[in-house]
Amino acid sequence: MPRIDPQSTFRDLAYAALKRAITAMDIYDHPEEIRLDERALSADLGVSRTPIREAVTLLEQEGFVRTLPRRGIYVVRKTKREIVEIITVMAALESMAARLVVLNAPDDDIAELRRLMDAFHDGANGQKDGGERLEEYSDANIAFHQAIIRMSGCRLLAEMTENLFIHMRAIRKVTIAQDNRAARSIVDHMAIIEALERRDAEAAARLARDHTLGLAAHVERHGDFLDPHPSTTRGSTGAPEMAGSSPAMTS
Amino acid sequence: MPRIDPQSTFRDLAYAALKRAITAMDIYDHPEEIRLDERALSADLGVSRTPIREAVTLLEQEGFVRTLPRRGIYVVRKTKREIVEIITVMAALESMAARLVVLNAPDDDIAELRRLMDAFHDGANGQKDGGERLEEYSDANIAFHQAIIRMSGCRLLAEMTENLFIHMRAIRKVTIAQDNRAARSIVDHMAIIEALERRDAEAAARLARDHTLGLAAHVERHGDFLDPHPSTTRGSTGAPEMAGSSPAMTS
DNA sequence: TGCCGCGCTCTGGTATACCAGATACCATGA
DNA sequence: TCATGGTATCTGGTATACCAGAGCGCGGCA
Repeated sequence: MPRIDPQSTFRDLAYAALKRAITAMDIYDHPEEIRLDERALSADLGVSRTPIREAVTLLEQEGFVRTLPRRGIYVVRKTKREIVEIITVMAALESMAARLVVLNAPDDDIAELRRLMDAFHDGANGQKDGGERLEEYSDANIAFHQAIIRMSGCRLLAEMTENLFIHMRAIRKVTIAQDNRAARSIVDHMAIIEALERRDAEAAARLARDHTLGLAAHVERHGDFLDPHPSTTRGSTGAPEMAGSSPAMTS
Repeated sequence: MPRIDPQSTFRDLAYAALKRAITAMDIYDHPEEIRLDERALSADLGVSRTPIREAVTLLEQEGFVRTLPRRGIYVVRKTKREIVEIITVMAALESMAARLVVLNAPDDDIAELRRLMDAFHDGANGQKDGGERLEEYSDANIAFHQAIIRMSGCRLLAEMTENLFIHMRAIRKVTIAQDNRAARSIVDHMAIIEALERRDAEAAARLARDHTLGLAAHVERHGDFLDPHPSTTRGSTGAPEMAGSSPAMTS
């Protein structure tokens, strides 16, 4: 018997639905503030406000949303600085993941990784136009990074990068087309794979780290468009002060 | 004017109270399962169940608590494996923090760090008994690690390590007395400080990483006591299956 | 005609009532 | 005496009603 599990609370359903919606909407194209309404969501999803509220509470803690008491719930648009920090943390975690892959992953998995990249190479050569190739590469790129995390065998690493990936994906679309980053990225990935195959932990860790830090530096230089355009929102009324980050920051 | 902030919702109060309580209780001494009751908490804190539930929802997402529908809310005791993973992730983040300190922190901050360690040295030499010194060192140790995170200037790093520190602190008490780890730890810390002072990013990153990975290896070898004792809970009735970790783990 | 102030309404925060599944206990019969 | 099943009760999940602060608009007054 497959042991059915009743893990499907309305709260989790609402959480999944909202997160999917937020992930899908390209926040960084959307100029104006995106606001959520508890009662509207409640009506749309056909459940009461209670599970909606708990789902929103979770999303807020994850930093996808910010709720201002008696004002509204707003989808958060990360600032350039925050995105650079996200990528930096990502670099730290991926570096450790690469190290763990060297130490723990079987050769088969690493070989699979190379196959992943080669498959993309073969499939994407020539016959497609630039935009389509880049779109496809963006996915392959994320897949590569996620594969390394998964192969590390460290669940916590997977868990902690899960939300970071969502933000990475959102901005990857806009960064990948710039500055010939796709081509550079492939070179870096290949170098990482080679280090993994050589079972060179230090090299793999360093290459993985520097590869992602390269993206961080790129965003640092060319990501000014991420910070709020003063033009789109009228005057200074745009976003109500997004001063504090999501959690308490009590340190 | 100090800009009074109405950020004090009952939810946040309840969250803070519960987190403080969980942090305070030494989970790994407490043999039996610790269970929370929404209605009891509601009565104790003098608020309704709603904010309690939202606070519990947050704690669950952070992995401090696990709620089984219609069964109860249980304080989570991390397994050895999970703790090793926590320390591993910690190593990754601290390594990056050390790197950022080299690149960004002013000399004054780094000097402050050395003063922190020296002060402990001077204060703790000789006149105190072992237990007291270890207790004191445990705090100084955490302070050192937190200082590096803070000096990195990366808010996200501080945010992501905040909860990890709570778990680290909980088990540090039991690991620090073993195997002369305190003395070794001081040596490592000094080496890290020297690398920071030399502005040697690679060395600082590597030393910080390996220092914390050393703790991970130590727990891996000697941390079997962390996994549930079959003796304390009668038979197999102890904890209802803690199979999945807190978040969805959808990767 | 323009500015000020009162109040309506909208929104998130909180309290509470009710639902259903899980458990434990007890009565019953083999 | 012990297995069994039914029921009381306890617990988290959900729905809903109410509260108070923030915004906004309308009307009166200068």
